[in-house]
Amino acid sequence: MPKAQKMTVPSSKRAQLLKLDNQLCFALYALSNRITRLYQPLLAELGITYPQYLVLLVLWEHDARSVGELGRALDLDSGTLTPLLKRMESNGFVSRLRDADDERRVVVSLTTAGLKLREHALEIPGALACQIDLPLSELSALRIQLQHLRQTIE
Amino acid sequence: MPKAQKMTVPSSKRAQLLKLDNQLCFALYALSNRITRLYQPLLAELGITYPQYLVLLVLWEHDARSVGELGRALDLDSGTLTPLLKRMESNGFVSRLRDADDERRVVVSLTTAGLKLREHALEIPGALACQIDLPLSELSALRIQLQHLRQTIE
DNA sequence: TGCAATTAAATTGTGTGCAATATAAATTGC
DNA sequence: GCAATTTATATTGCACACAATTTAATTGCA
Repeated sequence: MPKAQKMTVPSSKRAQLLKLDNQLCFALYALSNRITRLYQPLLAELGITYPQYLVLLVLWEHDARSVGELGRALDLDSGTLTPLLKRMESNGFVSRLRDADDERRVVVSLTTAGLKLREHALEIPGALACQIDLPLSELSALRIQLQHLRQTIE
Repeated sequence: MPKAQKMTVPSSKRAQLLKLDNQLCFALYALSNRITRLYQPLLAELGITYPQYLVLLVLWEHDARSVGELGRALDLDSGTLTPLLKRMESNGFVSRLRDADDERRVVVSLTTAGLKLREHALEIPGALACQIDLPLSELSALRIQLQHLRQTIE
């Protein structure tokens, strides 16, 4: 046995790790982009984008959330959310109001139109599932793995 | 047995499917964003962004690729790649030259500086792995599942 | 009470993503 | 051979993402 050395990965191994096909990050990035593109035509019918759809998913579960609460739910910052929410407001799907109890906060609420969108949106998960040829049980297992991995990174 | 009806998912079930926590797409989106943020400080030291890093991964494996070949490798279109490659060119990491055999094509090649970056980049996969507290075997299995799912969507 | 530290959003600036369109070179059909 | 089609890249316009900074409101605590 050779004497113990500093723990390093040999450079041949490190070179393997730089290959695109070995990158978990790229597998995530490419699949995420692709799935967003799958949603796009369905969401365009509703007049919303994919990140806007995510905001609606949160609000349909709990209406009247602050920008910060939305940001924590979606892991997005105010630099992304503020202009996005302003677009949703000007399109008539949400209202943005200062919280009277804490004037720093802006509370985002569904309008009637925003609530109404939910009925049409109920068709979306099914329409998406049709385009993904994998058993639902596998998709669910994959989702849980991804959620778990994200938690370990926090 | 009730008479066969049109195959539809009951609306209570559809409502479940609209919850954020049940969305595979969001699990992908949020994890992909988060991992990109993990890379950002490491890549900033090299003077590149995450998508630029992906371009370099391709070129380090096969130098001198056309814009179209890069786009197929990374699943990105010319609207994304053209300005990104121009930034990489002006930062001195790649050259962009019309292919003499086919004047429609633009061949992207590594400069000396672009090739040199690879040495520093060899440290990156290891640095990332340290921030993700999961066995490499699991990460590898996850990557393969994601690659497979992307193929089924093509 | 008073004011420094913290918190919540907004703003600024840069860099993606992508649909739609434009431009130009190569290929195909006749 | 050459017009019509196809292919490769670029451009335009819009909507994210996010780091860094700014502004304003609240909290903590001496």
